[in-house]
Amino acid sequence: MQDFTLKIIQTIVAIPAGRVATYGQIAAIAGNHRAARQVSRVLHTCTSKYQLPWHRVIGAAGKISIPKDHTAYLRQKKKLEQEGIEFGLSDTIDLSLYQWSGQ
DNA sequence: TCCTTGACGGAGA
DNA sequence: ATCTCCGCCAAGG
Repeated sequence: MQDFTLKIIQTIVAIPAGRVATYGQIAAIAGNHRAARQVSRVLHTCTSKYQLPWHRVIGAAGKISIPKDHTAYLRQKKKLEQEGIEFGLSDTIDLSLYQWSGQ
């Protein structure tokens, strides 16, 4: 595995409960602000192996990045609500309220 | 092996 | 507000 991929994993693991982080933010902390796409790949393939808090990663627009017709969409929303995160209209999360400060 | 495809995002137009 | 165009790089075909 690439060193960068490992950093992405470590960054995701560091996200505290009750907070969320965006793909771009994670990529930036891991060292490459342009690798947001790589973050999605890591989540897609390494979640089970590394027990990542995948549900705390959302898009820059403050919305869940999973198609609504996918069952995981609801699972993610519920997990976040259980941690105290509230959803506004059109299932949008207010980043100014819940975004992780980083490090 | 080459090509396409993403749970993405920022900069332009 | 909407729409391309790229960067990044591991999988799957």
